Amino acid sequence: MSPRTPDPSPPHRRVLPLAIAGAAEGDLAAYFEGLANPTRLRIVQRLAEVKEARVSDVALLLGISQPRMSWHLRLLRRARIVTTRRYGREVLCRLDRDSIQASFTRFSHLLEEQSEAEPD
Amino acid sequence: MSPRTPDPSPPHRRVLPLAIAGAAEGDLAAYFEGLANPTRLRIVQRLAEVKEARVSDVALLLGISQPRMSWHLRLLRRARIVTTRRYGREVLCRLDRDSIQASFTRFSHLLEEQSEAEPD
DNA sequence: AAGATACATAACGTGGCCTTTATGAAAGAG
DNA sequence: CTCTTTCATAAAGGCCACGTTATGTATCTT
Repeated sequence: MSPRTPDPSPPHRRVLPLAIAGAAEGDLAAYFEGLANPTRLRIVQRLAEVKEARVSDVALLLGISQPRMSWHLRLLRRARIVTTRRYGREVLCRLDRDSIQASFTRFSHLLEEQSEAEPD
Repeated sequence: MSPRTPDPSPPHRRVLPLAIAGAAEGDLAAYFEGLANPTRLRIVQRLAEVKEARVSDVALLLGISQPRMSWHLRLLRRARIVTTRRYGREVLCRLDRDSIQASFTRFSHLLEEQSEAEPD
């Protein structure tokens, strides 16, 4: 399936309005929370090496228990860093590279925003 | 003072060995932890707007208490996202854009690493 | 030196992350 | 239908992040 994300980067030449920028903070915080853990970074690293991997395989390779793997996988899904799909009784997971790229782009825009006029 | 950090990026053409990559995970986790909080992201956003800002100014603008600001500032320094310097009895803080860029580059390399030979 | 200003730190409580052990749900095998 | 496999979820404990209030430290002013 994968209904191809609608608009990765809408064409805007100026900065985002503050309301949208504020909403982006929450999304970005959730995204960074997904990466703010060594175990999850190792999962991400493994999923970067192999295109797609079974949950138990990653857990076995990294030496972590199965519930722990499932826990971190849930956070990674919440952060839109990893997507999963069922294949029979297995669950295959892979990096959501588009979403990762989108989050980085949003963060990059946040870093580039400049106060056009700061009266105070 | 500021004894200028010795070597920001040693010249390497291939991917990092696994041992170093493992060490980089801890660094990256600390870096992402610095960004994994809406309050700190707001601080970062503010410091992106103004080149340099006084601690109390940012705290007042964002409506957070002074110890809370100091707390987050410590985490941001630990993550090498923000640097601070004294100016009289004030403390001015600014983004460490070089370090931020370096961390992103390291994460980008982590995403691009491919298992050269996977006999599985 | 005494007071005011700007930050940092200590102490404390709350909440959530992280982990393990135990249990439940879904899909295939026999 | 029963059993096994694969993964998710619940419950419980440990630990740390996060927040406020109070106090300490450094710098400037008078």
